[in-house]
Amino acid sequence: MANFSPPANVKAFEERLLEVSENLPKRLRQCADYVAANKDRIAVSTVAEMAEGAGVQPSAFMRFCQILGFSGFSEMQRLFRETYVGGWPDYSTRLLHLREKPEGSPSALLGEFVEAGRASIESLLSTVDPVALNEGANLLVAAGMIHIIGLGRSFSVATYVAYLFEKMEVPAVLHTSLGKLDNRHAIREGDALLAFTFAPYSAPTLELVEDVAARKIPIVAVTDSAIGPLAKFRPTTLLVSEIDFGAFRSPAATLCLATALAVIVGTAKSQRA
Amino acid sequence: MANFSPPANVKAFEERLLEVSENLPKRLRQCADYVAANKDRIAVSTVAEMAEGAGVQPSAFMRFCQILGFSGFSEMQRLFRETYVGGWPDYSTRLLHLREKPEGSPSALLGEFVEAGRASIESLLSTVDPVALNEGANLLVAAGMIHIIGLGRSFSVATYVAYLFEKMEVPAVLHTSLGKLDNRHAIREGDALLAFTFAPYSAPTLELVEDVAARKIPIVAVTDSAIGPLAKFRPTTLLVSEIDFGAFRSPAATLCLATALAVIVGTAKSQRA
DNA sequence: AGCAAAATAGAATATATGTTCCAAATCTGC
DNA sequence: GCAGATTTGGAACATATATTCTATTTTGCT
Repeated sequence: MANFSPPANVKAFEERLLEVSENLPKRLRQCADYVAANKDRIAVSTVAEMAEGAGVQPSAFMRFCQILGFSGFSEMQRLFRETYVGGWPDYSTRLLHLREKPEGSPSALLGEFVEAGRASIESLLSTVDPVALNEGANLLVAAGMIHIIGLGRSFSVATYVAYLFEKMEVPAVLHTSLGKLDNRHAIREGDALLAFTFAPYSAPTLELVEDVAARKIPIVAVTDSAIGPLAKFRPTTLLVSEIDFGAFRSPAATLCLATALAVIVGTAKSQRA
Repeated sequence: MANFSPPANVKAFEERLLEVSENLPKRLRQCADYVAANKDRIAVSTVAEMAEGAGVQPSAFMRFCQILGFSGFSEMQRLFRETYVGGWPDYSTRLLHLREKPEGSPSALLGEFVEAGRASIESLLSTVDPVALNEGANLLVAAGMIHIIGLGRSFSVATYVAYLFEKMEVPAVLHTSLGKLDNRHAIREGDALLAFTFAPYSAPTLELVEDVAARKIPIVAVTDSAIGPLAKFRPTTLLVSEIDFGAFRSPAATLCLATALAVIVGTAKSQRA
């Protein structure tokens, strides 16, 4: 009856839909029309809802799915749910895969990190709120001096941002707690703080943020959770979710975001001058 | 126990999440964290999937929904299903979209960096020689102490590798030339040097490599050219080509490679012990 | 118009999924 | 270190949802 291989992606799905919809009986054509106009609903609706939308019985919609090559509605829905959540479909299973054979060849391991990095970076586009990015950039552009903090895992990102600002001649200092000195009094009115912190959030960073927040100095936070310990200070928040690989994650996405932010600020500053 | 009016929109949901997440027991906090980082999944996942993602039992996730003010998961899911119909994070089209937007808008710029980062990372698989990766890893595993150097643009990567080695309890030191001190005599027989350097190659790094090479200490180099200034010392070379965007590049790919290398070495060392 | 084939509606059934409950484990204040 | 309160895991239960089946209607053909 139906073609036996179900479409593997949305593109194939659309082709099949087009190909099939030429000569279809009345009710099934209604299904095709409704689906074509409401592809985005497939992921979040039940058969009953789709059928009602198309003005047919659930059973008719069912047959429609089968004609498209799926075993049923569930299989069709799975396709859309997976593409909806984007680049990282069941990453946890792959992770398990590695745990089972920790002696994977080095290049296989590299491959895993490549995959994790790629997915993390792509997810930036959905986790970073464009409005917040804009706002954060403006705060930093307006600042007399940008103070950068990031310790532990975030230290490398902080150093890179400091490097970029220096190259672009943007006044910025990197706060390290080298020698347990925190130069919190170097942060003055008119400055801004750019903080990087991820779980487990390092205490000195949190303390500095708290201190600075109390003085009403603007804070831009790059972090991994909207409800993390920074949240109560209501900073401008840029969210990153790094995909971990085993216990490890490379801060590739964070770095990517940080670079973009630095360049945005740098070019804006130079245009103001 | 729970607030009785369920959040009516995503904004209210986020506020409630924040408000509630202050003092939450362990499992419920896991739920909060996972939800905060994966709001988009709520619409298309089952409780079981969400619970697994958060690393808790379905029943725990259930209670979490109720604490948020919903009658259960279904009611919470309904909120997201209704609001997310239409929005579709199809990354490739979204990227195109960003490109079309007026140039220089912050999120367009982020889009560019995302694209550059993704491409750089993917290219790793072809630029990094698996044999060299293996060899490099072996050299570092065999070393008594790993000395890490990377200055300027490479400093952030060097710090991250140092961080990872420390976490994995692998003996390693980061050479910073802080205060113009180069601790070259700390590098002794049986040790190895891991050097990161990219054009323009910083002088102190080259000097250190030269000194170390003369003493026949093994060197693993992560760099951008097989014929760069390091080539004459015949180190084990791992090649990275970062795609630049304008005058800027994020070292996302280098970081990815460095992380993979560190993890390979770390796991191999722990298995030997 | 009359017959065979295809299509459909609706009920019946199977399955997946959400939800609740309670005993066991853990935490907290004394 | 104990008693009470809180939190948790897992199984039992309820419900929603997908899927199939069959009698009935519609369609297409001669």
